[in-house]
Amino acid sequence: MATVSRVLNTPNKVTTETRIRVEQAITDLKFVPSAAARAMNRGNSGIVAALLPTLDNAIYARVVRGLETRFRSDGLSLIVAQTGDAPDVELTCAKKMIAIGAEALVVVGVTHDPGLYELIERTQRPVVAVSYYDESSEIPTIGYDNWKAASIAARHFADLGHKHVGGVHGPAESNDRTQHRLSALSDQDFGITFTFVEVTHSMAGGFDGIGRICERHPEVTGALCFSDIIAHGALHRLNALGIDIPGAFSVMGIENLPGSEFTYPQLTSVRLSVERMGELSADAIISALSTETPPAPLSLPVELIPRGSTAPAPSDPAK
Amino acid sequence: MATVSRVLNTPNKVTTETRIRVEQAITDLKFVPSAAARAMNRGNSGIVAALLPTLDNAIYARVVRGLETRFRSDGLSLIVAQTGDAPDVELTCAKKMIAIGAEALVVVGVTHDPGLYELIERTQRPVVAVSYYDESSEIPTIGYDNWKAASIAARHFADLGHKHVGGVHGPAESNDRTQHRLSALSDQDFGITFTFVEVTHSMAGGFDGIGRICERHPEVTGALCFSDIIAHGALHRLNALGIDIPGAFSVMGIENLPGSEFTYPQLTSVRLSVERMGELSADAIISALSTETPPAPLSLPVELIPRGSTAPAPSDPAK
DNA sequence: TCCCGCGATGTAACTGGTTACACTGTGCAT
DNA sequence: ATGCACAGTGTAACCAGTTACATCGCGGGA
Repeated sequence: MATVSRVLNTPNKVTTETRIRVEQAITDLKFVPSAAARAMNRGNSGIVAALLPTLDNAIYARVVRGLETRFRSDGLSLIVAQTGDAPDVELTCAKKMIAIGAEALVVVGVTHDPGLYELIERTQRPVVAVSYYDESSEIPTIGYDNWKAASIAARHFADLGHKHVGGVHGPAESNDRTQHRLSALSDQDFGITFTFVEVTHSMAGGFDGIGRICERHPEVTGALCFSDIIAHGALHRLNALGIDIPGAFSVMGIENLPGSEFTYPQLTSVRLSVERMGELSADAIISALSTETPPAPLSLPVELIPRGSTAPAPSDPAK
Repeated sequence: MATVSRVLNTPNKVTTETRIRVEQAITDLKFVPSAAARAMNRGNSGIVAALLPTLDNAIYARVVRGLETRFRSDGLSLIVAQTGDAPDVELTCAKKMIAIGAEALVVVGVTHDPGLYELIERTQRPVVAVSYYDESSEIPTIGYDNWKAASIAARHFADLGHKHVGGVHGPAESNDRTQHRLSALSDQDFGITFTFVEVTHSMAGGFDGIGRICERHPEVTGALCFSDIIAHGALHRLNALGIDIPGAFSVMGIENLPGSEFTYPQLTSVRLSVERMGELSADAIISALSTETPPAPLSLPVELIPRGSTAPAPSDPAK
């Protein structure tokens, strides 16, 4: 038994002959070591959990990609759960993840069930909140400043002389990222009148939202879509309506999806280094697990990526 | 100790008074039960692993969505790993997943390292291969018939009178799904001359691929994109080039992404029910785990979804 | 009043690896 | 030739729960 363990873990401490004998026995008996037993005396499971609203949204798929890549190279594995942006579901998932042996947690944003904060406090697991940056938050955040991202986008429209802009955003309830972006637009004076519509976070949402805006608000000369995928839907709809982008109507997104460079016209967006966020979060958790100190908050840059879908507001608002 | 265990697992076997006392102690001492110890005598970890080429690709993100949703409602958790379509990486990941305690595996396609087949045989874990259907495969497949999907798409072009069609596909190496689709087009006679270009699986790929085809093969009147995201890129490029879709050029995809209903023009595609595939795979694994019998192969329907991006070939091939 | 039965709780064996420790045997130095 | 160090292997304790079994105390029936 001890020798078997040695063969599997420290093969150089065993004679070649006995090692071969043991390996033969292992294959003959189809011996599969119990992960639970190993985890038990090692004291660590090597599992980290990510609690995400959904995987439908490319942004979270990209985060997972970044997380998993980094964790894998460090020998950790990633468990994913979808919470649907529902704090109670998230709490339930978090409890299960910890019951399963998750050593650390990745959550999205800082709006959570109070029970989640208690759970984190009680179990003393390192936690990182992504997609949000607030250095004063109770749990360390590694993300971009949503307020700033929205501000940059609004400033871009203002600089181009737009006075009436549509804001097409995803569900705001229980979503502090969206709320933060919304407040950036209402709290500041950009010299722009915003018309907001809430849609599903999808191309369908953008398609639908832009349609509603164009129909009811002919004075609007541009659409600030809170995410690129919504902007993609908007672009398609406007193309279908035969509206000249950016001549007659400007569109921009926030996120800068890799595909946004290949739309027609190419989409102006605000870059949110999402994969990098995933990687940095993974790094932060890895170091938190080894040093036993909580991760440090980290702010990622947000940057305007001007492309062909935005232009100065048409001088004559004759639609 | 035993009483603590009872409080946590069978609270009704304990007096209310002692239960409250124990619960108080648990919170006071910040007691967190060891997942490993529990897993050890329970004998099961409640973890299933999914080995996917990447999460960048919406199709796998959708599969994960389907899997996770179903597993969660059954108390199982999903570990994900990205293999980059590299069989050796996949094998390494699979070993680690099993070492971590994965009770079952979900893989993509049937082209794997021989070592993976050995591992599966040796460890006797239920396995399902998705995105592929071949009832004679060594491991049970739950997926769509890629050959048929490509054939339906080609038949659609043939029915519309196209004689020269571009085939824009993702990487074919180590990707039996792409290979299967390619062979469907070369093995049968649709009365169509295909011009294939291999691109990255992305909007950029479609954008680039369609550009190369239009430049070098002016006789081509349509593009069969092997996945919708590639088709989206192609649509944008053709819109940018001012080419009339579907009047002068037809485009279709395979997958039928939710967003494909909202492109301009709306994308003709072949529906592959990907979420359903994820759910059914999860169901199959759940039942395999409880009945101890290997999952049964399952073929999912593929169906032409004709929309606005395809039309009869222009009578005069004057580009 | 005594005994039986039952529910609540404590005890200890068990899960399956890991590893400290004990033990055996070989090779080298004295 | 004897002693010692050291490499290789076996033994047993240990990780932290679960659960079968033993024990205890109480209430009801004879």
